[in-house]
Amino acid sequence: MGARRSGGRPTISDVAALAGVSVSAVSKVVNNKGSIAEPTRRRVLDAVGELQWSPSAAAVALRGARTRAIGMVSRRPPDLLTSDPHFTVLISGIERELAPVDYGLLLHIVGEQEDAERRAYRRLAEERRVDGVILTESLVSDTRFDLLRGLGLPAVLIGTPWREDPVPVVRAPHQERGVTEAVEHLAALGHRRVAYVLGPEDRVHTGFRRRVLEEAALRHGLSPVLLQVSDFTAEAAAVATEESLSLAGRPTAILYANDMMAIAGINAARRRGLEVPRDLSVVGHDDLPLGALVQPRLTTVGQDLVGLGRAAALRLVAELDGTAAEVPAIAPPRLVVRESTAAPGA
Amino acid sequence: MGARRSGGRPTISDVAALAGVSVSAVSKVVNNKGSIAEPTRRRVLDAVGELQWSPSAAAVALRGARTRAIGMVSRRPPDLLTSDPHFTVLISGIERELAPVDYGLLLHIVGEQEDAERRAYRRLAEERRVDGVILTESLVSDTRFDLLRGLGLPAVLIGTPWREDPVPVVRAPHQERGVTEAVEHLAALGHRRVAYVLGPEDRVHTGFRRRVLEEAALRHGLSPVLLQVSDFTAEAAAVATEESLSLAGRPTAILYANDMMAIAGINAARRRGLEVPRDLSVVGHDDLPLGALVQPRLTTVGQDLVGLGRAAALRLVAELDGTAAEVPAIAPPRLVVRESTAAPGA
DNA sequence: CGGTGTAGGTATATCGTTTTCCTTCCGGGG
DNA sequence: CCCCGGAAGGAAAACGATATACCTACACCG
Repeated sequence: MGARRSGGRPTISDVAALAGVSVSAVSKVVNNKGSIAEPTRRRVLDAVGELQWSPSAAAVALRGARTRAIGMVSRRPPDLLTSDPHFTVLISGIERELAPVDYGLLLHIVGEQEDAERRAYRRLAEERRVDGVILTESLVSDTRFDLLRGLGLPAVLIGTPWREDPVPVVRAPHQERGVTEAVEHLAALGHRRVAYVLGPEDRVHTGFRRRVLEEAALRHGLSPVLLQVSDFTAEAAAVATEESLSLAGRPTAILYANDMMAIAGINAARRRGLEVPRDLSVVGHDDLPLGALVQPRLTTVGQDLVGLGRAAALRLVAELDGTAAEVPAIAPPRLVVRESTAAPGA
Repeated sequence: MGARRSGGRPTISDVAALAGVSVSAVSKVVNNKGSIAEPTRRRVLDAVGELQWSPSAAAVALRGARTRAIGMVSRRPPDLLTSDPHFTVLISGIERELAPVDYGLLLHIVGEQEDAERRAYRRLAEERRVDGVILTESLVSDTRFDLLRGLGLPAVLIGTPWREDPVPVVRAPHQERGVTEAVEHLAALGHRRVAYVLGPEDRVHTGFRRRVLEEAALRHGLSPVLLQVSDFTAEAAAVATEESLSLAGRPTAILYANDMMAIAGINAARRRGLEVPRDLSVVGHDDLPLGALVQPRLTTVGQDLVGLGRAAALRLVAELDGTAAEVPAIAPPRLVVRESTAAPGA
């Protein structure tokens, strides 16, 4: 008691005064550096407890040490965030690991212009707001890796990079398995003409899935796969569906790049008088909780998004703290069969 | 050129040196304080541009000034985040306003224990990580207001506070309109027994909606409303639905506290062999994009979540920057009639 | 017995800004 | 001619924590 200024929060000097030692002693105790005798240590720790002191993030950051925050910059238009929960699920996984180790997550949603994104990263780095970033939505010819290297900002990518791993990457094992299983499933049901509504072409995973799909289709003797490219919106998915269905020799099954698109597709089919799965089989992607609730319950390629988020967070924190990462296993993508697929013309 | 240390990012002294003035002059120029002659001002600004200098967030924060970040703490279990997009939509609205004024959003998702939440707010404030916070999920006997006042952390609440406005509040005008319209709609269709699957009782809005609902029911001569209380999960909604439907004199319509619950309810009804809307009318709440995609398309009480998020962000930023807030109008809740409601026994 | 560790601390420079005085300089009123 | 006041800008003290350099005992060793 005593010397402490009444006003704001306690500082390290208040702690030192209360414990009857110097501020350096306090610093050493709380950071486990130098050597401090046990009784002194105790007194300091008691004082810390009594004053409820915690170091000022600003001061620590200024001193050049860690900020204990990691950043994420998203370039989607804000309203797309709301319709595709993919991103949210990822964040949920990330937070699950960040919270216990007292890291914060600083979110920046910028418009679609690339330079806004670059500015965001630059500020994050230069103003030392975060210690590192997590990257998602890997793009073909993604320029973020170079930018971040230039800024000296550690990063982890969730997904597949467009070229040799420029930063640590977390991704599920057996990437191809989910889509492959979906094709097998459809082939086994007796489908021959299958369409795929892909996401935007600049996504690395779009190309990846296309290849996997083509190979699997070939292997199972499916007739040439129809490909439609669109953005991630429900509207685009509906349009692509309409187009597929009005083709001569229309497909009896369609795979979609995510669950929301699949649901939009089911609706589009319905508007044309087609019943799912009777007249058309539909397969989604991601296995969001939602898929189990709609009618018909959605057959979909499950992805361990939470696991990916967790792994990315752990990986990054380990790198920042210089500890070894023990990353939990990420489940490989698997087909979840529900009710939106059936034998054609059944 | 010249005096600048080659290493890291430029500091204010580098700028000063380049412009041939003192650091204080630079500070004054960039913050529009003191008085600096026009030619000097120019030189400084040029130097800033040339060096691409921006002030270190850490140093500014340490100095006691702003951090240019606002915080949000959510106490939901991380996986609930993923199933109910409500929160995400709000965030999207918030970011829409934050991004243009270069504020960041620091997210903390803590477990369900109350003390974890308190710790999170405390750290946010004491470590000066954020300048203010946005509160959602207003609870009965919410202790956060006192906590935040104690911490001196500015806050804005989205929703209705449990007692006299303790902090600035943003909420939609004509709060009661949506639910009232829903009841009117059902009454007009000829429904007499209507159930409501409420959210948790500790939510302020649960009580509010209950009152509005009872009044409206009374006004339209509906028979006593059946109330079921549950948490926000799809499972809980399914269970509540089952219970309602197995009552003697089962309801012909059910209102739900949110869209995901409504969809789960539709499914539960279906499992009992009831068709929506033929055998049961269902009304959701929030009008998430999803509702327009499911089958049957969901009749729901629309809420301007994005508007609420935007308004909250603007309000808080205005308060922090000491400027006047020109908050855009928030749309009142309105009933959106789609296909999940119909006359009973039709 | 002098030298040399070493445990246990303390004093202090430093990080990059902002802000509060100061110091000049210059014009004008008395 | 003297003094006053405002404009323009500089010097230096914070802000809070950390790391380094630096003391002081005391023990141990040859």
